[in-house]
Amino acid sequence: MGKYWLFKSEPDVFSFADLAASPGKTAPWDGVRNFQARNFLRDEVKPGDQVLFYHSRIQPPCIVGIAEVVREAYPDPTAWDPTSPYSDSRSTPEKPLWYAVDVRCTREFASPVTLPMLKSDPALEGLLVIRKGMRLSIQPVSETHFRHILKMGD
DNA sequence: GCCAACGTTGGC
DNA sequence: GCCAACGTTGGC
Repeated sequence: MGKYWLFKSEPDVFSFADLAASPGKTAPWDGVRNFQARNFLRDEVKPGDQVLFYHSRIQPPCIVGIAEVVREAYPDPTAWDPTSPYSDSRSTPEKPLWYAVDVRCTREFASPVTLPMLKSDPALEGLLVIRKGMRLSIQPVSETHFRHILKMGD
């Protein structure tokens, strides 16, 4: 049974359009440098899982489309790339600390589902992203919430 | 650009 | 192993 997630990205860094323009509409989800998010990526995010693509640090923050996980977790090579902004010398190919997955863009929403929309919808009570101070960049989403947000976007 | 909230680091 | 200081996230 596939799971559902919300992945956050600052569109200035990597946007949904960037994913759509990638070869095969597929790109690595790398640069995750938070342990809780890492644990989700490494242990629970699996191929076939559905992902809400969330744009943060824009006005308004919003979910812009859907992606699908197409490759399970593998050691994040940006960690040992000294030219990468995500470089972290504690992680090595022999003892990886950070992980990435690959995701493929599947569908852009007809209209983005904004954070105010998410917050004002009683059906989305408990959705993590609307919680004050919630900074986690990889968040589990219930199937009910996922289906509801899908309807809002189409 | 500000700053509250949070996660991580490192001195003790 | 506590916790103050620091760095980062992300809504506003």
